[in-house]
Amino acid sequence: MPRTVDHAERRARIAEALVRVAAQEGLHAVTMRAVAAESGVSLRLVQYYFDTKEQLLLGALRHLEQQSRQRWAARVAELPSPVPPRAFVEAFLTEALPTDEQSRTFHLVGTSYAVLAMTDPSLTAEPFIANVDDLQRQLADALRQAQADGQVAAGVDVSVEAARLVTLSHGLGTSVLIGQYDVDGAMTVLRYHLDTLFRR
Amino acid sequence: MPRTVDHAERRARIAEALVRVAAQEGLHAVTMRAVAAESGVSLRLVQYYFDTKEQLLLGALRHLEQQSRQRWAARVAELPSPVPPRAFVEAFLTEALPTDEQSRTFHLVGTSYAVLAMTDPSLTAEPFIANVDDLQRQLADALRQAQADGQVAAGVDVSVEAARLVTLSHGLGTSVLIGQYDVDGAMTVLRYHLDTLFRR
DNA sequence: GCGTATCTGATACGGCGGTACCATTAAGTG
DNA sequence: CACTTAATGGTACCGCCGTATCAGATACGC
Repeated sequence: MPRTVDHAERRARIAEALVRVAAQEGLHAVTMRAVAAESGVSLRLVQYYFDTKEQLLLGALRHLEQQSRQRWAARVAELPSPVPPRAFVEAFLTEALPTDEQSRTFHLVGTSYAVLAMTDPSLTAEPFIANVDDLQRQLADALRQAQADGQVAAGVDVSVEAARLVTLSHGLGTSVLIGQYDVDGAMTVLRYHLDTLFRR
Repeated sequence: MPRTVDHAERRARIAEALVRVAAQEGLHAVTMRAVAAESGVSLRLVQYYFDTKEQLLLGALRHLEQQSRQRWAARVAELPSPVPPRAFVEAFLTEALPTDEQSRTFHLVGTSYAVLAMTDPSLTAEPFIANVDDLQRQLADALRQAQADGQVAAGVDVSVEAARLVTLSHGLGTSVLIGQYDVDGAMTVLRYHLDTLFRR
């Protein structure tokens, strides 16, 4: 059996090509031929590694999620060992904004998939929700910690606050993508929000 | 010239059919034939009233915006004559959530267009931004009024607060669309946010 | 070495989507 | 009543897309 290249790596290559196409020309422009051309392989190869287009889309989505999670994990790993709650929250907020090209791609393609999932039943929204819920839990934990440290007022509802943080950062991310705000403008709003949360 | 039906009304009919298709099957499923079938006219007619597909999409978008603005204006008109600022803000927030079918359609199709505008240069994001900016200004005005009435603390930055309101409600709207929250859950977050804003 | 299973290439097929073309009807004008 | 112009119907054309098919190559077990 001529396993010249690693199967998984090839799939990853193709998935990334799809993401690149989707980021530049939109998810509607993602065609098997376009992905093949972008990844430098033949149409047949794309067919071989992902049997159908639906599989291709799902595979690329999973790849994107995994990459995004890895990036977030790396970001968290950079924080000091007893993680300072406010720094953690700030890291999340800046990470949630499309600052660099990769982040912009994550947001744009992720949003495209989310919109697709609103009408297409073959694309379950469940993974999105699970991902967001996980982040929200992490934020709530950090806020609880901050509350114990006295940096956040005792009365606040940490889970609702976490929901506000996630929703706000996500909304600002889309606004930046649309061009309503630049990154600085969005950061201003986020810092303002943080100031109302901490040290009250 | 057999002007049997009103030109503008026919265009509106077709535009609404497009919105219906987009809301049910996604913007990618919008095809001239599908719109023709949904509006009960022939393909040729769609071609006649909107020369090209791009024109059709643009026309439907304009129609959607106008309808949305009308709905908001009607909602505002229902308020007592010296508009109570908090009621105004609350009206905005509940209106921003996809509570009924029409509102859901507005959100879903609007978001689809916004995502499309991220990659397609023929669809300028400018109208979106202008619309949002306008709402944001209205909210800022209401907040300023509330500040004068003493319902809102003097120190707060009304324009940033307005930005937070818009972003938060929009983000919650999409979350409801995705299925992460139901309308009640989203309303809980909004009320929480309102309570931190007013009567501080 | 040879067969067999894995992998890759080229190409064909059916369908659908946007657009174009041609004809026909209906209303207004002289 | 002719005649022009707006409005409408039917349908054909061409391209692209997803998928299927057929053939060839490459490496490994025996």
